[in-house]
Amino acid sequence: MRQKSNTQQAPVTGAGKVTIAQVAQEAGVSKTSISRYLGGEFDALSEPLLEQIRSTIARLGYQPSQMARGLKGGRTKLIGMLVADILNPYSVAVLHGAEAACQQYGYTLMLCNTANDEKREQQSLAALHSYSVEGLLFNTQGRNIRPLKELGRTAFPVVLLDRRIDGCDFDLVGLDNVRAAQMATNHLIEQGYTDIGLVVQSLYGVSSRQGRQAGFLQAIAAAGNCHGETLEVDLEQPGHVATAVQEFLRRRRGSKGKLALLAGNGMVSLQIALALQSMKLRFPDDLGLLCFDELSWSPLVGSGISTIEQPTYDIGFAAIERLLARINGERAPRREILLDGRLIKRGSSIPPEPVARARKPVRSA
Amino acid sequence: MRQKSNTQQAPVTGAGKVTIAQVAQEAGVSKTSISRYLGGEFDALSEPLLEQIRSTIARLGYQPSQMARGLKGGRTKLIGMLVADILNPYSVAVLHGAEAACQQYGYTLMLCNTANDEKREQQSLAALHSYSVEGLLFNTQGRNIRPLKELGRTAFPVVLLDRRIDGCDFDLVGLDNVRAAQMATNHLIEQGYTDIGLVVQSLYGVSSRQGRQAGFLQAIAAAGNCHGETLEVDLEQPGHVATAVQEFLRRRRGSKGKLALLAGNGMVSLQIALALQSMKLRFPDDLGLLCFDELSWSPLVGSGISTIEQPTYDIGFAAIERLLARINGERAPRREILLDGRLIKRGSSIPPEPVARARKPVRSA
DNA sequence: CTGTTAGCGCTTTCAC
DNA sequence: GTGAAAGCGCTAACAG
Repeated sequence: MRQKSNTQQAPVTGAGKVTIAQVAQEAGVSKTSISRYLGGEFDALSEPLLEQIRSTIARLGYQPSQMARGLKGGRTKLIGMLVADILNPYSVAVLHGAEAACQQYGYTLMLCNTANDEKREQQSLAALHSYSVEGLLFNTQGRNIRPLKELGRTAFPVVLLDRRIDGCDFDLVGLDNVRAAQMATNHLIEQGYTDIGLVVQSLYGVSSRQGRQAGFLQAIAAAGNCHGETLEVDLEQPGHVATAVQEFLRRRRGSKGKLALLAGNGMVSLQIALALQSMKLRFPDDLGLLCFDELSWSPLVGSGISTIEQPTYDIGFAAIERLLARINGERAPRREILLDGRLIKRGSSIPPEPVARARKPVRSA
Repeated sequence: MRQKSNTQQAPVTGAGKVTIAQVAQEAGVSKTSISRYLGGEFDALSEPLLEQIRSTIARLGYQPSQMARGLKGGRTKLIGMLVADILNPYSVAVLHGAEAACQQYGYTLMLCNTANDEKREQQSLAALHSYSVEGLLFNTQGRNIRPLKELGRTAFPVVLLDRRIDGCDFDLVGLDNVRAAQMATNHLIEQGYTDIGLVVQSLYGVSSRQGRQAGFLQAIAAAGNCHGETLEVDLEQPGHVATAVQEFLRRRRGSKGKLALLAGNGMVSLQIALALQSMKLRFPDDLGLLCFDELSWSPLVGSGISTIEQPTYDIGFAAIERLLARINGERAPRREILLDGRLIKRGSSIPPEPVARARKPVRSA
């Protein structure tokens, strides 16, 4: 015979706060036993007790409060994620994988967008800390390392996304930027481009951009007879990309070579595409183009934009797995997981046949 | 003289768990006073005490644990957000505004991506509940209303994004879909388009899509001599959009009118653009095009795609504000905040001058 | 104004 | 195997 009106149908959303005490009482056992059950210590309970608890929990629709659980043991099952810019498609794509992993492993994500702002970064860090997140996924500007270093000292679990941070020996998950940039550059060179401009945002303190530059320059050097230069652009400054491209074109006017641009990331790609459009320049006719980051619209513009696709979902997923390893006590030295990019060839990096230039090119078998 | 090595520099990340008890002891006051200070009850404390507390907190770098605070009063300062599809740019854009608002009001977001999956939706709901979020931002499929209704009964604060849900009287923040669709349709009609296809995903249970359809049909009807039809497409099914468009074209072949497509949202837009490209159709030459949702690449494709821009940031921000009002006890009846869209005219909806049709058009002064 | 005393819901020794 | 009791860090009556 049920007492009260406790005929609740196991509400998913646990409307009426059922507590462990009530379950214990209803089941006629101690809170401790319930707690053990929740903690998965099944072989510490007798079969009948187990069954009794199971059914009572189901009947009452009991859902333990993670807050309370976390208070004692610190296992909050919470992971904090700091994103440098939530408007950046890369960040969102990684977030996608991270969130999926969290869900799979029973964790919940607390998300903060730092909007590339130091102050907000600190505040967010503090906020996440105040909820006792068990670990942190960090994708942010490389500057203002102070608070990060502190975390490092505490051996608090942190995994860096995309960008290394000097002086912090946290795990890192991201793209193998050097290889990817080499691959990209080599592709352009193979297509006959000889004068290539790498367009990137400020290199200062951002290891991933530096890696891409390194790979780019290496590939240029290895090719021997190519010219490569880095165009550092400021996306905040309207028209800066257009100016930079224009100057690049002017500078290389003397060269007999074929010109191409390599965009350092998705946001740069967009600005380049916009700039070229406003300058009435078309690719690949006027200029070759290859962009880091595959975007939904990459196939759409002109004859399609060639890209280096990052395995963003995997990066996010792997980052969470790395973090969980640390959370679960892994003490191994710092590790970097560098995933490979994939070259997607489209029209923008395939130069048009030289219109009226005598003999047919010999196919190299 | 400081005792111990308590010379910590107010660590942002509060490495060494300082508790309220320690602060109280250090400051020589009771925990209650500290608690009052934290709660902002400043006029309940004397000036000297206030100062004493302030400095001690600063010196120790104390940061209260939200978990513990929430345990007692239920004020966890946590808001849960359920997103139907984190890969949908609309969702992310709204998330952007919501996150900003949270940060501004001292709340933290717990994010769950339901990936349009009922099971994940329920699990996420349960997870968020177990952390005692104070309220929920809900953007999801309209089906599976059961658990939602339950929440409604509890008067638990929930704000719906974009889509109404039958039988739940939650506040809603979103676009004024009817007006926006009217505006869109009227624009096409003004530009001389007479045969318009509204391309949308399944209308079933999704109020926002139904609203857009309603506005569309109204505008068509009001125009008098226009034809409008709804093309329901399934984005999961590859090539379905292309087929639908093709059939529309075939069906209207007899018509003397000018044809246009109105895309129901950003994801549909992308698929339409892709489909048209693969069918070698160009806009506005072969077909006019106007799309819901302004996307980063809207200006880029062809002569630019005309769009209806949603104030996504504002929607997210307003949704949080609505939610906070409820959280803070507002009891007013259900409210809908419908924001206006903005028409951005680009090439895709401006038909080319009829090529060789006699007399120059008279400029209307 | 300030402090004392109970808890919030759960985990965790430590006995039985 | 099982449970009683003592907290986790904080807030909220209730006194003074």
